[in-house]
Amino acid sequence: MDRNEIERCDTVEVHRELLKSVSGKMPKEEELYDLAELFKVFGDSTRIRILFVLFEAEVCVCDLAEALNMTQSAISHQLKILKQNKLVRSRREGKSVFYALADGHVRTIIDQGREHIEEE
Amino acid sequence: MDRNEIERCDTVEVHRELLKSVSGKMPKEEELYDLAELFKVFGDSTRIRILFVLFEAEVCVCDLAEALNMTQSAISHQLKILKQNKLVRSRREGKSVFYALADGHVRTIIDQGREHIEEE
DNA sequence: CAAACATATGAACAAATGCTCATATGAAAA
DNA sequence: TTTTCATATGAGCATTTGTTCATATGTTTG
Repeated sequence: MDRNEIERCDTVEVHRELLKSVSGKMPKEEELYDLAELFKVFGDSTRIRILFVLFEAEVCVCDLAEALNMTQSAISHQLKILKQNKLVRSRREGKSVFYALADGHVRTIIDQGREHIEEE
Repeated sequence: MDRNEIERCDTVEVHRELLKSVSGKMPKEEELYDLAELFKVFGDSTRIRILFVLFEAEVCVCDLAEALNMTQSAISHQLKILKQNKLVRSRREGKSVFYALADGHVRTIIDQGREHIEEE
C-alpha cells in the first residue's frame, strides 16, 4: 500500500498506469512527425530572417537576397521550404515573384520563442 | 514620379527605403541565432514525444525510455538538449532523476504548431 | 566496502541539411 | 524571335544531427 511513496524505476503499478494515460493523449505518429517537420522549418536562422522581413512587407526574391546579403539561389531554396510548409505564399507579378506571410501562426510561434529565450 | 507603380527588381528608391526600415526591426544576429537554435529543439519527433509525455506528468528517465520504446541513452541525450534550452527542468530523487516542463511557452508553441498543421 | 541500479556522456557512424555552382524555366523587352 | 532579367532547381560538398555502443558518474543497498 505504501509502494506509491517509494520512487523506483523498475516497473511499478503507478508507472504503468501513468504511461497508459500518457499514451492516450499522445498524438498519432503522423502528427508528431509533421509537428517536428514544421518546427524544423523555424530552426534555421536564414529562414527566421526571411520571416522577419516578411513581417514588415511583401517582397520579391531579389530584395530578400539583398536584404539578407545572400545568394538568390540560397534564398530561393529556403523560400521553397517555407512555402511547402505553408508559412509563406507567393504571387507572381511580371518577372518578379512576391512572397508574404501565409498566416498569423507564424508570428505567434516566433513571438513565443522570443519570449522564451528572453526569460532567464 | 510613376516609378513606384513599376515593379522591378533592380534597385529602386522604394525598395531601398523598405529594406532600410526592415533592417531596423530585424533582431540582432545573436537573437536570430538563439531563436533558430530554440526551434531546432522542437524540430525532432523524439523530443516532441518527450514533451508530450511531460505535458501529462513529471517522469523519470527510464519511464520515458519505456513510454517511447527507446534506449535510455538516446532519451538521456535528448533530455540534455531539452534542458540546455530550458524547456525542461530536472530533479533528483534517490537513484532516479525526474523531468518536468520548465514553463508554459513550450505548450503554447506546440499548440500553435498543431493549429497550423491542422489548418488546410 | 562492493554490488546493483539509474542516469550521463564521449566516440563513431549514418542520415539529414544548407549553401554553392551551373543551368533550367518563365516573362518582358528589344 | 532573340535577348535579358527574375526566379527555380538539381547535383555536389561540407557541416550538423540523432542514434548506438561502451563506459563513466552518482546513489542506494547489502
